[in-house]
Amino acid sequence: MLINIELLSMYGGFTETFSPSDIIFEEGDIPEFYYQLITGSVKLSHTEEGKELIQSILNKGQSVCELLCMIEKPYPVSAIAISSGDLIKVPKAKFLKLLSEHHQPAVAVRQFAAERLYHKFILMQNNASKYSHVRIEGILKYFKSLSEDQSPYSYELPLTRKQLASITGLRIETVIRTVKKMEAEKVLKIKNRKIYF
DNA sequence: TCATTAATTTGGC
DNA sequence: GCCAAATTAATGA
Repeated sequence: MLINIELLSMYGGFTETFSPSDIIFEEGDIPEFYYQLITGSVKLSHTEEGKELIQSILNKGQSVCELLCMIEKPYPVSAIAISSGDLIKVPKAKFLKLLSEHHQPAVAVRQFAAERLYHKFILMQNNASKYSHVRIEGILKYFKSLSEDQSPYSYELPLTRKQLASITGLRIETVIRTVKKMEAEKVLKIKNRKIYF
């Protein structure tokens, strides 16, 4: 847990449950709450002309767009549940008060944000590569960095090939063919269509 | 459960 | 790399 649940409750936090494809917030909404996942996972995505661009996936214990609580800007992405689970919501003002009154959570939030930003930089560099396998491996590393288990082949990529294609800017067919090559090179494994890295 | 839709995969150009 | 067609999986009534 990024921040202790009891502490969040003391600052007006309350829990809500969600089911797959439930919308937590939508692109353009004004942030009013700090969200922290208790269980389940959520994707942050932007949709343009029917094409989905997934920016990030958040798992249990992590916060969702916490930085947007600190500036006056609408959400640049939507948050949509990809599993069932529950989360805790804290009104924005109370959340900021919590951070100013408690040192440890403030540090944790900063570290979490820094970590995410770091991986985002690397992701963008890989994605600029002209080699399809570099782009795909970059995504794999990025998504795996968002999860807990870091041992090889243990991470099941929660993306369809179509989503992988839209994130990397590659064609679906290219993704399929490149992923197969990468399997032959033992970079990843495929078990009934799922990618393990 | 069945019907419909979406995703995946292959092959031709 | 692009497009079309066949196969398979996911979704919802």
